Amino acid sequence: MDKPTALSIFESLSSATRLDVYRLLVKTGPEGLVAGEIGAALEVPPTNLSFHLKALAHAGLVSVAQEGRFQRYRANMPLMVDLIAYLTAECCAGHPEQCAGVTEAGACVDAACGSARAMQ
Amino acid sequence: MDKPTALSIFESLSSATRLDVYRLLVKTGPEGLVAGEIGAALEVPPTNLSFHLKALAHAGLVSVAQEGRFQRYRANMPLMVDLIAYLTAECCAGHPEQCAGVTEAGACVDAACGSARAMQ
DNA sequence: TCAATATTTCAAGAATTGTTGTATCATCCG
DNA sequence: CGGATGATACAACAATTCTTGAAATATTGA
Repeated sequence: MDKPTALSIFESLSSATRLDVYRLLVKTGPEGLVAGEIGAALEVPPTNLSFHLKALAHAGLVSVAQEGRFQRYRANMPLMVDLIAYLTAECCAGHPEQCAGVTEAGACVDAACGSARAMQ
Repeated sequence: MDKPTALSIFESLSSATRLDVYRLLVKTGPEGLVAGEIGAALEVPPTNLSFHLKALAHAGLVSVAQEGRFQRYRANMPLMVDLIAYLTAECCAGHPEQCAGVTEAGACVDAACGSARAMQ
């Protein structure tokens, strides 16, 4: 993860429409949704949805797979994981002695990933 | 964490300047930095920096403490942790059986929080 | 008190991003 | 083949955000 990548992820999710799309795809899981289903669920016009899906795909937050004349989109969860690693890595790595006040970050282990880990 | 809060976090970090500021503060740790130090480190003019710091503070990503005529800023790490929990919670919580393809998310445990947890 | 310093507020213009309609491309099905 | 459908590309306009300079506020130290 480098800075431009992190920036493009944040830019992608800084729009209400795109955040809705991403969350819908996260919620849907590995089966994903085709563009039309997303548009119907969120009531976004096709042209506009295509614009936002393109941005999400370009940032790598979603993947696209063609199915006949449909385009199926899926959330790319590992990228979000990488993003967090990128943001938190410098803190404790460089100056561990300064991190006393931010150790609550350990909570992410269970809050964010607990259920996923339990399945492995 | 609700949607408007998540959105405001992403909006805050979708600017290169603000991402730089936030990362600098994360790196600096609990002691934080006063506005002038941030501006000097990143070469951002005071007026512009103030604009971006206000946005970060409004989103809750940084806290401010007045010290005489200085304003000391610190990164709010726990909020980032909450954000991840918000984004990943729906996936595995609602339909655990669909999460087979995204279990790599468990990696965040060690990648992002390993060093912080080791200190507790 | 007075000048200097640290930071913020405000207003204006510049730059970027979001939205919409029309046109286009590719695929499916009769 | 040819019409219908799903989705995207392009262009124009609207809306938002960013940047900058001048002015204001508050604090410090001589």
